[in-house]
Amino acid sequence: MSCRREKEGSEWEGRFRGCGYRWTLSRQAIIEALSSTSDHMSAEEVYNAVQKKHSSIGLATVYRTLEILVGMAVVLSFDFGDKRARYELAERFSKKDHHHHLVCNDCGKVVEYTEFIGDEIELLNKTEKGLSKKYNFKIDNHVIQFYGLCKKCQ
Amino acid sequence: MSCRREKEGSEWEGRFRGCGYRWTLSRQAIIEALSSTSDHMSAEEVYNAVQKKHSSIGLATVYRTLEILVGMAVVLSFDFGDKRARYELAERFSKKDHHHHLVCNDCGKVVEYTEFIGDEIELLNKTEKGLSKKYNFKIDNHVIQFYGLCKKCQ
DNA sequence: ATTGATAATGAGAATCAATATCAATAAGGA
DNA sequence: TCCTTATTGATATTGATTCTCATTATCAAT
Repeated sequence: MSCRREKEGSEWEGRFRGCGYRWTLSRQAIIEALSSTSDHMSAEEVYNAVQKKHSSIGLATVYRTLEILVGMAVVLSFDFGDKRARYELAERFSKKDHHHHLVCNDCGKVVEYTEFIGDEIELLNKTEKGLSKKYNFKIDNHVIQFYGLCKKCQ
Repeated sequence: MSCRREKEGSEWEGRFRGCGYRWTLSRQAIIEALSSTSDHMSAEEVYNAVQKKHSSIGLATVYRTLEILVGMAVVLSFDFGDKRARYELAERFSKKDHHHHLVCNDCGKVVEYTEFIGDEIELLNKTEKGLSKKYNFKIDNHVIQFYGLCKKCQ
C-alpha cells in the first residue's frame, strides 16, 4: 500500500471523525467507488460497484452513507429526471472542474459543460446575495440545468 | 355561466383537440383546479381539490392528465426536494409573472422571486444558444433553483 | 489487549409516489 | 343513432427509498 493511499485514507478518516462519524470499511469502499468513476451513479449503481470488492456491504448502508456524504457536502445529489437520485463527488474532491449539466430528455445522456460557467457563477452569486437579503434566506445550494434532446434523439 | 367562462372552456377544448385529445369533464376539472390556486400542488393535492366537486374522478386520471398537460407545455413540473412532483400552470396560462424558485430545505417553504429574473433569463438564453451549437442539443427547458434555510428555520 | 457504550450494519419489511392493467364508459365522427 | 376508440376508475404493481431490529464493529477508556 502506497504512502499516498494511506494519506488519503487518513484525510477521509479525519473528515468523518471531525463530523462525529466513525470511519468504517463500508464508508471507505463507497468513497472509493465514487472516486473511481466520472459517472453520475445512482445508489444502486454505487451498491453494485461496491459489491465487486466487498460483497457483504448492503444497499441500506449505501443509502445511509450517501445521505451522510451529501450532508457533509462531500457529495452532490442530482435529479436528471429519471426518477432516482444521482450522485457525484463535490468539485473539491474530484478531478472535474466546476460544471453544470445538460440532459437529454429522451436517452438520458448527460453533458457536463464548463464553457459558460464563469458568467453563470457570477450571476448566481449576485442573485444569491440579493435573495438572501430580500427574503432572509441562508442559501447554501443552487441548481442550474438545461433539458432538451441530444443530436441522436432529435 | 358567463360569456368569459364559455370562451375559456372552448379555448381549452380547442387546445386539447388540436393535440388529438378529447375534451372531458375530468380534464376540465383538473385545469380548473390548477387555475384556481397559486400553490404548487402535488398530484394528490390536485386530486383532493378535484374531488370536492367531482368525487368520481380517480387519482390515476389526475396523474394521466398532468402528464398530458406537461407534454403540452401547459403545466410545468418541479422538484422541490420533497420526493414528489409539483405542478404549476405555465406562465402564459397563469396570472403570475415569470419567476424562479427559492426553497427552504427544512420546512419546504417556496418563494417565487421575480426580482433578478431579467439578468437570469438573458444569461440563460445566451448559454442555451451556446450549448445548442456546441453540443447539438435542441434545448427546450431549464431549471434554476436556490436552496437554503428560511428565516424561521435558520 | 480488553472492555463497554454505542454507532454502524445487513437483511428484509414497510412506505409511498407513480405506473400499468383491464373491463366499463364516454366522446365524437359517420 | 351507431361505431370506433380514447378515456376512465378501481385496483394491483412497481421501484426507489426508508425503516426496523437484532447483530456486529468502532474506539475511547481502562
